[in-house]
Amino acid sequence: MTNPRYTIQQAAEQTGLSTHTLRYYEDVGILPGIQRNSSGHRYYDEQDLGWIHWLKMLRHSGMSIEMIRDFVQISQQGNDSIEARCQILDAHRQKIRETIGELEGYLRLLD
Amino acid sequence: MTNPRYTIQQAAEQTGLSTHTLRYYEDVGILPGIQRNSSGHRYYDEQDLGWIHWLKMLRHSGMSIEMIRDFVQISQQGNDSIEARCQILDAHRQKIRETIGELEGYLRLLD
DNA sequence: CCTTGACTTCGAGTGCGCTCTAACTGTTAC
DNA sequence: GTAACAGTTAGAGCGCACTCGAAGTCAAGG
Repeated sequence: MTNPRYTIQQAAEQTGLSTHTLRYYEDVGILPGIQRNSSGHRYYDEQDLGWIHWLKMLRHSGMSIEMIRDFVQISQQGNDSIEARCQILDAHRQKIRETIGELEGYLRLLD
Repeated sequence: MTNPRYTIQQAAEQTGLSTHTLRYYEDVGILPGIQRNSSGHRYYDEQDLGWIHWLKMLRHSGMSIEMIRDFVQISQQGNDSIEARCQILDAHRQKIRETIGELEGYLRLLD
């Protein structure tokens, strides 16, 4: 069974974030469940990297750290929270659509 | 000839910016040429309000204060600068288009 | 043993774009 | 004259999202 582990350095390379940012994301609660080895060093598995890519996407699309933190906290409350999670994502989708609409309006103005 | 003048308070109401922000925009050089009356108070004419609306649009669409300042400085260098101005606006349009593209990609991912 | 290097924490610093405060001035109404 | 009020400046403060630095720990290599 293939179960690769990555150091923070490697995780940084894989995801394009800095090690600083990876630790920061963990500190502020949007990157939970990162394991440690016997000497306290973090290691990241494929699932973690997957979530980090989602994180990048959410941040890049304008979701604030705070909103992501809410989402993460809700997600940790088991399957009952699926509806609430969907609501957050729906709201975010809606926000993105609005932003696209505004930007398209500005584009027309700029012509 | 109708040539209305507005106080900073009125300009703030007309444009939806705060008086603080209007002064700040002037300080950082993206809102030049605001006139003063005999006691040093600013007054804004229709042209100023027009530019403020453009400013709002440019900021809202992601142009940085610094880029707007460059644009303003170039604009003050007479008609020779029209090409340079167009270049900046074109670049900004292009950036908006890219942003829209990215956001649309994220929307698809979120489905 | 000692150096090297990657990691750790904690707290401070940075950059952007405002936003607010303090101290002051000038005009108007009473 | 004086109080109220709208304006002025310079500079400090804020919120966000990082970003960096100092000081320390730990494992491996020479």
